[in-house]
This record gives sequence, structure tokens and C-alpha cells, in this order.
Amino acid sequence: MQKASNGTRAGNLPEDQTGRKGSRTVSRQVLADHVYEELLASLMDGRLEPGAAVSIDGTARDLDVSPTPVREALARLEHTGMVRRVALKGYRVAPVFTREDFADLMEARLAIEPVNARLACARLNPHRLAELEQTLTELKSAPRGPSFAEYKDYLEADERFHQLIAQQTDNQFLVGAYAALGGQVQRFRLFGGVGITDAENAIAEHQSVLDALSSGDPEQAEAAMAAHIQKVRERAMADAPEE
Amino acid sequence: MQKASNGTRAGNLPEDQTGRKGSRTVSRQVLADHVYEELLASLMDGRLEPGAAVSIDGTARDLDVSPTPVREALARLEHTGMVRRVALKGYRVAPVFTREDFADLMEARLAIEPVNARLACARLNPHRLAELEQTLTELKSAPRGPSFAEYKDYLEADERFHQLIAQQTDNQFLVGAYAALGGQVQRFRLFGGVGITDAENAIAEHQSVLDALSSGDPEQAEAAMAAHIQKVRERAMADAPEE
DNA sequence: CATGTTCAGATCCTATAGGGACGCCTCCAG
DNA sequence: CTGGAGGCGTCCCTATAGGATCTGAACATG
Repeated sequence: MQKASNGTRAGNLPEDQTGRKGSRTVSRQVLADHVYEELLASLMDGRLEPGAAVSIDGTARDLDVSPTPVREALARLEHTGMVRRVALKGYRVAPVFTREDFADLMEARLAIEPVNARLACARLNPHRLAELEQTLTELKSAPRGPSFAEYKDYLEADERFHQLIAQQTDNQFLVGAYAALGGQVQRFRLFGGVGITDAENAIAEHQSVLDALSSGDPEQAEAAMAAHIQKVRERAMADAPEE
Repeated sequence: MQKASNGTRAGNLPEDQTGRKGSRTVSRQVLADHVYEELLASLMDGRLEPGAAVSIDGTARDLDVSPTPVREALARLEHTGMVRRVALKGYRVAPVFTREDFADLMEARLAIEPVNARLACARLNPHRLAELEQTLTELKSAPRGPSFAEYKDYLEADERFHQLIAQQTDNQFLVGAYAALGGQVQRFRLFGGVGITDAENAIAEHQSVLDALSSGDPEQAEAAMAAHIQKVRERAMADAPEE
């Protein structure tokens, strides 16, 4: 994909962009941000499979930018663990999760997310509660077909639910800690990982968390979240005993 | 960029570097890594004060490299929260901590570090225990003078103690989560922050953590670490009730 | 047929050039 | 003396060029 003529692009970039290239660098700024978003979306959508090479020059050609912003975007992405730099061989998408990786990830989530739920409970307000309820409604109504595209909405709602709780702690460090984990969780969900086996139970667990939050009982919220994550781990481990 | 004579530099870069520039780009690779390390050291040492601007071109001149690797290093650094990008005005060192920031940071540490201690306890081995004991010895013997340079070793040993415990969980995600926090802790220690008030108590608390670890009681290790962090918070809050 | 060598392509990494915007200082007019 | 305008310098941001290395295939040889 090399965008043919010039000036007119496929339209990947938001409205604030214009035709750089050529002569007038009109748009200015944050081109690297768009590259970052684009790469992140590709990773999340599964367009870039684990282990695949991410060429700097190639990506620059695809997105019709110079290698410099691509390099900057990849440097940021590397810090999240989504891609790895192999020395002087370029970047690669991080390899698939092993069983041990998954266990570690769940261990880390168990350390952080129940605390998030407890703190979020203390700092909840009607607006935030409404956001959570809205997300849970989306989770319930999302289609859950067999193919990836059919439960994409479900996974996104699931991720958003946990992310909202992290944000509602009003603690930038906990938000950051969860964000680092959440990206991995999301990536794991998409690949070899846990599908939506037993979605009904998962929804019920989310409902329990939300009930505890709305009832204003921090301890119960913490316990409900811990129980949910443990159940997620159990289901995933039972599903994929392979390897 | 003219960097005086040439070839002879202040000597910032490790031995593996050579005189690129000129004609032969001999060294090759990872130049951005050295820039990253250099900037990180400057931040930790306090050479770069909070709020100070970090010019891309200026840093490139100082380190005698081109702006490209500096840009890449700063992009990575931004993701850690040590520096912030202000849109199109360049990078700045993150501002000093407020009381609320400190409280948030301790809240996050309380969520993660006691769990780390518990898990590290289960996965401890003689070699690792020896490392911890060594670090604690260094902590006890480190000079604790009034000026920064005089308790730098103390702070480094303190940081290393906590970092070792995180690493001993054998969980990459927990290591990453602590690393993100630990950098902030270290930075906070150096600035407005908590000095070494009541170092004797702090040392005793570290000793308690180590005792619990060596005794093989995970619950006690978790409790000791939680108690330590709470005490750190109390001392810092009592010290700087200002603002 | 197997193996070592060579060559070409692709890629990474760094350096340099150029365009545009902001901030500061100086100078001039009221 | 004070306020505004203009020039200058600095900086960020992107694009392009060039050197060095690695990978893969084609080819020659035992």
C-alpha cells in the first residue's frame, strides 16, 4: 500500500492532518502520535501477529511518513511490552503468551485490580456509576459469535469496564499500572488466549463487582474483583491445558 | 554541531563507543540507549531539576550525537513519567510532586510491594537471600550526611532493596509495575521529598522485612512490607506538612 | 549431491538539511 | 518614559541521504 499519487491519502489520519510531503509541511506536530495509534490498533486488531517483524522503513512507506516518527512511535510501544527490539535487527511483535506468562499476568492483576476496586468504591459518584452501568449493559448485549469480529465488542466492553475502575481510583500511578497490564490482557485475549468461554459467568461476576461498588462497600468490591480474576484464571487454565 | 576539536570527548559514553562523526561510523547501534541512560542518570542525580526544559537539539549537542537518537530516548522516557512532552514545545522534566501525588504513589506502592514481598518469599533461594542481606548491610553502613551527595549511597541501597524483592517474584509484570513506581519513588526522594529522617527506624523496618523473608513466612513478609511503606508515608507526611 | 563462497537486496542506524513557529531583544514612535 | 512592531535566534519537526551490516539465494567446487 503506497498511496499512489500524493496529497490525497486513504484517509487514515484525522481531520487535522494535511498533505505534508511535497513541499509545505502544513499540518505540523504529533505525526508520531498518529503512527503510534495506528500501530496500536494493528496490534490490538490482530493484523500484526505475534512474532511478525515490524519494519521501520516498511511501516513508514505504508503510512506515508518518514521513518523518524515511526521510530519514535516504536520506541514508545516497546516500553509497553507490545513489541520488542532485537538489538540491531529491528522490531518484532512480542511473542505469544505461554502458560507461565498468563499465570504471571493474573498474579499481577490480582495484586492491583482488587485494590483498584476498593479505592474506586470510596471515590465513586453517580456519573461514574452510570458509566460503569452503561459499559456492563454493552457487555451483556454484545454479540458473542464464534469468529473474532463477532466478539470484538464484547472484549472491548470487558476491557473498558476494568479500565474505568482503574481510572476511578483518581490515582495516576494505579491507572498507569493497570494500563500497562491491561494492554497485555487485551493482547492476550485476542491471541491464543482465553476466548469467551462461559461468558454468562463472566458477566455475572462483573455484575457482582458493580453491585458491590454501588452498594458502597469497599471490602466487598475488593473481594468481588479478586473472585472475578481468579475465576478468569481458572477458566483460562481449564480451557487451554495444552502446552 | 561543532563540538570543539573532535574525537576527544568528556568521556560520557562507555568504552564501547568510538568516534563516530567524521567519516567512519564505527561503533554502531544502540546510541539511543546510551542517551537514555545518560538522561536517566541526569534525572536521578538531580542535575535536571523538575520543570527544566530538555532541549532535543541541546542534548544532542551536549552528548555529541544527532537529534534522532535523543528523540527516541525521550520518547521512551516520556512513557515512564519522568519527562513530559508539551505538544510542540518540547520536553520538560516532570514537575515536582505535590502532597497528593505522594499520597497516590504510596497508595500504589501499598498495593504492589507487599504482594511482591509475599511472592518473593515463596520463591526465595540462598543466593537471593544473600543479595538482600548484602544490600541491607550497605544500607546500614552508608553515610548519612546532610548534603545530597552524602546520602546518595543510602538512597541507592534503599531503592535496590525494594527492586530486588520485585525481581525475586519472577514475575515480569510485577517487576515492570514496580519499576514504573520505583523510578518515581527515586525521583521523589531526591527532590522536595522525604530525606532520610529517622533512618534508624527505616533500617529497622527493612530488617523486619528481611527477617520475615528469611524465616519463610509469606504472610509476615507481606505484613512487614506493608508496615514499612505505611511508616514511610507517615514520616514523610509529618516531615512536610507544608503546602 | 552437499557444502562453501559470493553477491545483491533489504534493513537498520545516524547525520544533515530545510520549513515553520515561538520567544526575546532591540528599536522607534507617541 | 512607555508601548508596540519588527528582526533575529532558537527550537521542534519531518524528510532525505549515506554508510554499515545482515539475510537469502545463486553459483561454483569437491
